[in-house]
Amino acid sequence: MTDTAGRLLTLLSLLQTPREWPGSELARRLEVSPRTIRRDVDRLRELGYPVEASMGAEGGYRLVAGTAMPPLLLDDEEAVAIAVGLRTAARQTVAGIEEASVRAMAKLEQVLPARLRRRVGALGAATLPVVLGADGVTVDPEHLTVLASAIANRERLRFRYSAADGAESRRHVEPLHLVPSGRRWYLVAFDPERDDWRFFRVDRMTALSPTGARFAPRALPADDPAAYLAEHMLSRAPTYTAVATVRLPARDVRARFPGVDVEAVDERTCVLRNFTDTVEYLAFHLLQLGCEFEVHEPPELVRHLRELHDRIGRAVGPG
Amino acid sequence: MTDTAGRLLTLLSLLQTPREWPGSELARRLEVSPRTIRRDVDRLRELGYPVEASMGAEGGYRLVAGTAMPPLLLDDEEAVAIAVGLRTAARQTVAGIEEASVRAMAKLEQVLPARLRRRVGALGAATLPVVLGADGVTVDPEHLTVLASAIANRERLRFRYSAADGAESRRHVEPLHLVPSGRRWYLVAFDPERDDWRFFRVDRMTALSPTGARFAPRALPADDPAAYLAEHMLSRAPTYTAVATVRLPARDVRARFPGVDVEAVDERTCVLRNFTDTVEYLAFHLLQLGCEFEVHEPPELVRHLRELHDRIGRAVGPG
DNA sequence: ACCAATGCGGACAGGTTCCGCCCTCGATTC
DNA sequence: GAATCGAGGGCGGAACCTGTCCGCATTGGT
Repeated sequence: MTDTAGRLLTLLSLLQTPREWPGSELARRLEVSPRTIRRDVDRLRELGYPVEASMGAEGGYRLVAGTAMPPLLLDDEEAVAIAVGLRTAARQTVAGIEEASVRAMAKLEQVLPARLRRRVGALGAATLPVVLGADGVTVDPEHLTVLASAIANRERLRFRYSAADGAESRRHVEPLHLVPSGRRWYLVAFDPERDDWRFFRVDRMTALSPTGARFAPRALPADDPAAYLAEHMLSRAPTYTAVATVRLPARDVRARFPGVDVEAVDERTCVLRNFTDTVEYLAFHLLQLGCEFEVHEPPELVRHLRELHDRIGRAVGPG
Repeated sequence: MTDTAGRLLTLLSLLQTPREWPGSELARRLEVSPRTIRRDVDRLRELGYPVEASMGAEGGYRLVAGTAMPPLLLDDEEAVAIAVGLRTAARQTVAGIEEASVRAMAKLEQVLPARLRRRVGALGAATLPVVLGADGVTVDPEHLTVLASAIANRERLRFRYSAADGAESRRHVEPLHLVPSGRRWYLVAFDPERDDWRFFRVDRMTALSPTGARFAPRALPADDPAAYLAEHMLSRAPTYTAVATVRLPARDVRARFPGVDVEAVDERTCVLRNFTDTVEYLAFHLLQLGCEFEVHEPPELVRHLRELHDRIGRAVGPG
């Protein structure tokens, strides 16, 4: 049995290579008869993984897209590449798939062999984080996976927390949800010592340690954790909407910034409305266009650009 | 058999969730007796996937890191998250794992169900590419996967190419290698019409289509494709080394830019040597530090910063 | 037009394996 | 101490797997 099942997995991994495999070669590799290979292929098809076969000489088998994801069989390097990719993606927080990213990271971390984990750590450290926030704080992807595990496993969690006012405290809570908000992450947890629900900014948590003790999850006094968070946050990060005139055809701007509100003024000019939580990010986008522009809103952005202007002036000296 | 193998896969997918599963629940879910679950767990262990069990009440099974990667069983959202992560990572070209990233992308794309592919496409488009090159060209991740497949499958490839001098041509080549070089990608291929090896910049290729026709791979007249490319490139993209003095402790700079050569001058100042292929990238890094700095080299960077200075000045008007 | 290489699938026989049901033992938590 | 959970041995009957036949369809090259 371990024989057959193992062989099926090996077969899947071979067929996932983007090439065609003749049955004879598969038989040689797996050390069974070609007839068994045909049967194995049938089995895979029965399991819902569509194996396509091309007839004739030069024919062979290969796995194609079906209706469900087959198990991914990765070699070491591919696994590292995926882990690094998820980390960088988690740092930038691609809208709409934050939770899924973290789940995938947690899943991968759980089974990633130690030697690969070291490589991921090294590569992740060597990668420049694109920090565009005023505070320059980024969430540690490692923390996210620890939190996701604790939540899924219903384990109590200890950590140290530095509140916004600088007060340090030790906490021992029952974590329930991880909520992304802009480029930040919040943990929604019940704090038994204070007998109430609390929110914690993940980047302010340190010395995380799941205690291993289980708890029965309590019901949140709201349906949607994100809505509950929004409702109870005393101070939310301010957001800005930039309004700027850009000397570039609207079409070009749309192509480079999908998702940004662009309104054409004439053939070569358009008005751009962008929305984010840091002026640094907005300034970066405008500069990145590489064309003349004019900022109307908000005053914070104008101030930030002036500061950049002056700083560059001091950096390169008088022209 | 499909029964047993399928059950093993389901079991693996359950155990990959970051939580513990009591055997009784697994038995209920998989509709077999607890004894069979124990045997299945043994089988997984025999296959090299370390399943850990905690004894006693509240006990259960869970998959832990072993020496080899187990097959990853992803739900739809996780698969999308990984695909998006790989795309963004491929665009930024994390040093050392470029090929592995592309391989993983090709593997995933090959089996990604159509409905998920659409979601990946939509999300990928909505994600702002961090374009920091002078030309603003980024490689289309889709192209990379097509090329990787064609290479692995030894399929001939048709495409249109815009050479550096602007000349358009149609090509029909035998692709052999994909070589990353800085943030660019090159295809090393044999061109039968010209009876010689050629290099193509991937971002200049359009209308890619694998023809399906096979070819017997020829031997490259060199051991290392990357070395061969470097040797034969007539015009390589120029690279720059920035030398700048930064008003920030060396320790802080190192923490934020691992991999960059930083030399402390005094407690609050350091000299930074950074190396890239575009001045835009260098300028961005320096500005991102958010502190006073002074640029010594190269003149191109100084020129670029002056231009930024003037452009910002025109954008926000006189202070 | 023919041949070679490939995939497809039925039948059969022998050996293997799997599954559920018993049982006991050890560890852990309440 | 009781309850819960994992570990593992043994048994019998049923199911399954594998290899070896076989003939057939499809494709590409000579």
